[in-house]
Amino acid sequence: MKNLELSRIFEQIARMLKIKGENLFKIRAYEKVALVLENLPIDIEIIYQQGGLNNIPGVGSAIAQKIEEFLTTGKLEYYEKLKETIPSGVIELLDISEVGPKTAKLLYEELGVDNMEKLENAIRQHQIKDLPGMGEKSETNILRGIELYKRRKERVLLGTALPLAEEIVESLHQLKETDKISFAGSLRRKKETIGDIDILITSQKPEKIMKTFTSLAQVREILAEGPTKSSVITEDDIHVDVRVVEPISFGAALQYFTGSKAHNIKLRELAVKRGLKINEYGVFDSETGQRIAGEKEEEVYRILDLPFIPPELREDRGEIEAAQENKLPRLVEYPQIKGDLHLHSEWSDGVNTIKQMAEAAKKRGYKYIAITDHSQSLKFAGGLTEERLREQVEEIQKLNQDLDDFTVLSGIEVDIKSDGRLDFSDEILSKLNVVIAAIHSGFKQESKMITERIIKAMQNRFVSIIAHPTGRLIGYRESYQVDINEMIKVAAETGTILEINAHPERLDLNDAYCRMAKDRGVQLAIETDAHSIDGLEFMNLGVDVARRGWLEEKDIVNTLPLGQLLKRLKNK
DNA sequence: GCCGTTTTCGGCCCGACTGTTTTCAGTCG
Repeated sequence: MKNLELSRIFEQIARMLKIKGENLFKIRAYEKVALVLENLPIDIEIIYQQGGLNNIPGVGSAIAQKIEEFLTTGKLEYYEKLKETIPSGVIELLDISEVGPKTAKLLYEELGVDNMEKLENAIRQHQIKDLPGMGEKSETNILRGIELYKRRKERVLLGTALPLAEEIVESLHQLKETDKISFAGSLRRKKETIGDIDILITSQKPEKIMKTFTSLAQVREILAEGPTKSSVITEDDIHVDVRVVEPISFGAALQYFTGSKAHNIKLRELAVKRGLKINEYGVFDSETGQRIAGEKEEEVYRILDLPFIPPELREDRGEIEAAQENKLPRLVEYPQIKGDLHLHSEWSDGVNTIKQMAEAAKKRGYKYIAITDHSQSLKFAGGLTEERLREQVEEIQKLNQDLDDFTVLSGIEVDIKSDGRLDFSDEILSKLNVVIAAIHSGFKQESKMITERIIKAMQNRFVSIIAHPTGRLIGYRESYQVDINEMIKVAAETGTILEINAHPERLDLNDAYCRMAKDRGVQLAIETDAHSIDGLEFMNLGVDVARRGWLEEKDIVNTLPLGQLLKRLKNK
């Protein structure tokens, strides 16, 4: 799938055009198409083959031609030419806060600065302050920007940021000076990785709020502290902003700071057509300037005749159009989850007993779990032999007799070996309630081979679920080269369920692929792959991914009551 | 470069802050 690759190229083109001082709207056109492609739930090559490039919003004749050129030749002449005129180091300068396109251009043309190191040297030698429009302050600010850039880690995992944000919100919520409080931004949209944490508050005494915030135990460094906005860096290098807003503007501010940018732009375009103006303070009549809404977030949408759009959908992936037609999905919710179907125990590489896992799951309100330990080939993970697996099935049967209103299902996470064979015979697989197949080796195989392995597994009538279907580890390991379109197609044909692995580093399938799967009638299972009772708690992250993927209760098999679930697993 | 129940040409989302300026350009979210 070339969607992301093309998105990056158009993003780079936009950045280069900025430095060249090109027409701002032309730049915006490239930025927009980069965003659209990043979020496109369909393979661009398929759209191209069907002649539908021009139906993609933001794609006109010029960009359609460029997409075609790239897809057919693997190259884009326009992009290559641009790269010759601007060194890549100059483009990277834009990643420094305080340095925008104008400054980057100035630095490059006047001082020959074409990378971060040269910029640092130029500042140390005080060459910057004499440039037009620059001064002493500019030097210290850019230097600080460079330091922040160096320290800035990759984006933070949702699973890391979410608990931290909840802690901070809880601490501030306890103050009697706090009225309303909520986090916003990509965290509220539950993106799989987060840039920084944004928190919004209403209060009569902002000073007290800010004082408490900047003195929290988690804070390592204060970047700014004012009455309406404070910024800190936490001990684990996460950037947190707190803003205090007027109660009358809280809803508008929440809407505004939750984004995404693309969603907000589209919303404001709608507003303009109705003679309205939306900003972070409220919704106003463009003519009279009169305030029409802003206290509640729902109002902002209602004014535009839209139902409330859940934050997880606000990516301009068609949610506004769906809202206009009253066709928003009823997103799956955590309480609808009735069990976890991918769990490990001490029988393989888990740390808890089956009984402990069952009790912890019951406490969470589940009705069932499946124990799916590793199979024999995975020696390093204590994979079960056929004999051990039979013993485990017996133990689970006994355990079930002692459990009240709760059922443990027997299962296996059977390894798909490098040659595509499964690690157990059909004979033993047929004895289990839940067979999950997964790849744990041969990650680097070429696309055709690894895709065929997975397809072969899906064609086995005893395999119900494919675990972590793309194998990626966010920030550590790319997906294996599986042909996602082919995988989803065969999943639909064979009735195989695809997993949303809820582990914070996996979140696999991701949101976009979930939606592709749903659109082609494939069902999913949200599973934690927990190796201990603590691991069960990641279920909510999996639900977040499902929601971002537009999934509803009916799309998720582990929302089914036990009887129906067992039927579904058998009916392949 | 895209787009159209005001338009195939002339628009294109909004506001705050900062630092360098004598009225505003650049950057950011």
